[in-house]
This record gives sequence, C-alpha cells and structure tokens, in this order.
Amino acid sequence: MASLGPTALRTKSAIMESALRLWKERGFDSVTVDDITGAAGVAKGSFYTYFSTKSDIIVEEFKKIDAYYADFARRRLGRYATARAKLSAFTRAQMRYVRDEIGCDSLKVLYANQTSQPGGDKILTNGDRHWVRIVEAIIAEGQASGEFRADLGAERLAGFFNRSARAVFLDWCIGDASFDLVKEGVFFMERWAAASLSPPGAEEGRSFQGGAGE
Amino acid sequence: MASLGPTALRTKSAIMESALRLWKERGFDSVTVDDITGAAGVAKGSFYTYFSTKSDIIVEEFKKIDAYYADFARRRLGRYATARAKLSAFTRAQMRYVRDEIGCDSLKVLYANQTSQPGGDKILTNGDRHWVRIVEAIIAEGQASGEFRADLGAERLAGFFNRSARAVFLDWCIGDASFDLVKEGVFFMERWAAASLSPPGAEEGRSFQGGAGE
DNA sequence: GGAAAAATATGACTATGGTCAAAAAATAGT
DNA sequence: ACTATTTTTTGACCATAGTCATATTTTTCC
Repeated sequence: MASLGPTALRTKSAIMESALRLWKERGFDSVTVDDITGAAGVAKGSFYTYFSTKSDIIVEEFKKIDAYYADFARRRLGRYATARAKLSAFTRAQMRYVRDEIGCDSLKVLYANQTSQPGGDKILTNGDRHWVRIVEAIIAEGQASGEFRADLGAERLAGFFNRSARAVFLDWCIGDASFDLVKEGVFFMERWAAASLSPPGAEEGRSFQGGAGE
Repeated sequence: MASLGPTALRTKSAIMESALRLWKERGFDSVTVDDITGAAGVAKGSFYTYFSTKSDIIVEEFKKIDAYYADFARRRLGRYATARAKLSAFTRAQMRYVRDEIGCDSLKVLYANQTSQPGGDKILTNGDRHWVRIVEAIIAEGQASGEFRADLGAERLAGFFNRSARAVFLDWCIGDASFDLVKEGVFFMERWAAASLSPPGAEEGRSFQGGAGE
C-alpha cells in the first residue's frame, strides 16, 4: 500500500476517532463496525480500506506507546545513575502506561489479535520496536559497567527482559486486572526478571536500587 | 450444570472427536461449527449445549496436559538428584509436550480464547493446575536443601516460574513457531528464569545441571 | 478545461458464530 | 403401563465481521 493521500488520511482518522471514543464508552465487543463507520459518517467498506480487522485499530493505537517511551527515555532516563535504576524506572513507567493509558480491555484485544492473526503485524514481539531498543541500550550500558552479566549479548538479554514483561501483561489481562499491574509488575520484574541480570556471584543486585524516587 | 447422563456424554464425545479430527486435518479456522456437528451427526445447537464457544473444545483438550504432567512427575522425577535437575527435566518435558502434542495452532487458539473471554475458565493462570503444584513442590524441595533462594515463598516463586514459561509459549505462538520451542524454551527457562532461583551469592546455579540426560 | 488514470468510497452480500423456544427422548414416580 | 418431569436435541433464526464489484471522487497530464 502506498502512503495515504490527505483525503484518505482524514477518513482514516475519523474512523479511528469514532472507534476509540465508542470503545471507551461501551467496550470493544458492544460496538460494531457498523456503529463505528456510522458515527464516522462513512460506509462500512471504508473501514476495511484502512484496517484489515476490527481489532487492528487497537494495534495501531498501541504503536503510540513507542512515542511515549522514546520521550521517556530522552527526558527522564538521564536522572538515574546506574543501569539498574534506569531499568527500574523504565519498567515502572511502562507498567503505569499500560495500566492507565491502555487499560485491561484494550490489552486483551491486543493480545487476542496477536494470537489469532496468521500473518499480521507482530507488534508485541517485534524486535524493532522502540522499547526493545531502549531496554537493549540500558542493558548494554550495564554490561559495560560490570553491573550486568555479559555471558549473553545485550540483544538477547533485552529480548528475555521484554518477554518477561509481556508475561505480566498477559497474566494481568487474562485475570481481568485482578492485581495491580504496577505493583505486581514492578515486583516481578525486579525480584524475578532483573535478578537474572546480575553477574555470577554478585551479592547486591537481587533488586533494583533507585536514583530519583517517585 | 449437573453432571452429564450417559446419552449426553456420548454426544459430547462425538462432537469433541469430530472437532479434533477435522481441526487436525484442516485447521481451526477453516472448520466451521456446522462442519463439526455435521460430521458428528448432531444438530448445531448441540454443540452449544456442551461448549460455550468454538474454542472451548481446545481448552478442554488442553486440560489433559495435567494428566501427562502428573504421570511425568510420578514416574520420572525420582531419577534426578537435585531440585534444579528436576526443574530442568520438567521444563524440557513441558516444552516437548506443547510443541509435539499441542502444537502452535492449538496454542494460538488457546491463548486467544483466554484473552477474549470475559469470565471463563482461566486455565492458563489458574494456580490450582497440576503443573503449578509440581513446580511448587520442586521449588519447595530446593528451598529446603538450600539450592534455591528462600526470601520468597515457594508458591510465589512457582508462580513466577510458570509465568515465565507462559511467556515463551506466547512468543512461540505469536511468531508462528518461528523458533524451536524446546531449544529456546529450555534455554530461556534455564539461563534466565531459573537463574533467579539461586540464593544470593551462589556461584553455581546460573544453569541447570543434569541428572539422567536425554 | 477535459480526458485518462489512480485513489477512495460505497453498500449489498456472504459466511459463520452463537441463541433460543419448541420438540423429542429419556427417566422417575405411581 | 401411564403420566409427569427432567434431560437432551433440534434447526430456524439473528447479529456481525469481513468481501468485493461497482461507483464516485480526486489527481495527473496534455
């Protein structure tokens, strides 16, 4: 698909806006594609000109997380002295964002989308995503300073770290937000996942330690 | 729902058998509920007498994994001397089972099911499942012998361990089996997840070490 | 400005998962 | 054996995601 002209862009935005608004009001399942296109003032077929499934809009919305993370990395990561502290702060920001901005319902739709499409945009596991790069950079930094183990590459460790984060998200949405994502997520990532980053024999490093709090 | 009479049981089995056979032949999406009930010689409505959604059959099938694990724990776990070795063997068996007996397609359906049903049987995260208990027992044993950290309870650690396993499964099925589940799964669980089980300052323990091989 | 080409929009149509009131079969009670 | 009750079956029916050939609008180029 070539890039969209201005007309197309307006239509696509109208559809996205209607969809997100209606979903926020009534939930994903109780809003039909007809509702969305009706509210946007376009025909049903137009929906499928821009999105290949109903849930693809949520995937698209989810991509905005990248911008948030990039911004976070640029503006707030400098405050923290150690790689561990950076990783901790990033994790907390990530959990917050997912809990407060994305929410359990959308996350469910996203996960269901990713596990039912045969081809499709594997946004969750795609190694090119911003947040993967951020984590990778922090880990590489930690390896250089000796904070983290170096027997595996930063890319590999970042992959493992992000995989662990995905696991909490999954559990959170399967359980319909039955636990607090920030509390449990940070705990899990800190006491379990990040514990694996320590170099062999390191005595500290079983937990994050903070720079600036909050 | 009260327990099923013999007539109902026969119908339910017929439906399950048809469904599993057809899915194995043609895949989940290309087999309709009508196909299934047609092949089973019953009316469509009967399907929904016994299953609340199309994918519920796969959930039901997945429950059999418990029997496999229970058997494995009973018959093979005794061969291994350390808790680490037991955990390693169990993990390998689990990855094998999922790869060879369940398969990527069914796993996708299972994960999609678990992330789209609002209420429903949370078979993936349910702490009562057999495999959770097995892992918990091994970890408790490892804690008692000093092999594993004891700053968190066995139940909590087992939850974390199983959460990590779910993460590999998820990645595997999102990526359409783009990596070998046994190889990557064992590697991840050993070098990343189980690394977090070591008590602080333990020098070994960054990897499993075997008892009987295979 | 007009014709040709490309991009965008349309909505009737299809396929299929899921519902449900009514029918049929099995079971229990006498 | 007969009736009442419960269990099980049925298939027409509904809702909705997704398709696609056609129509309209916009752009391009002379």
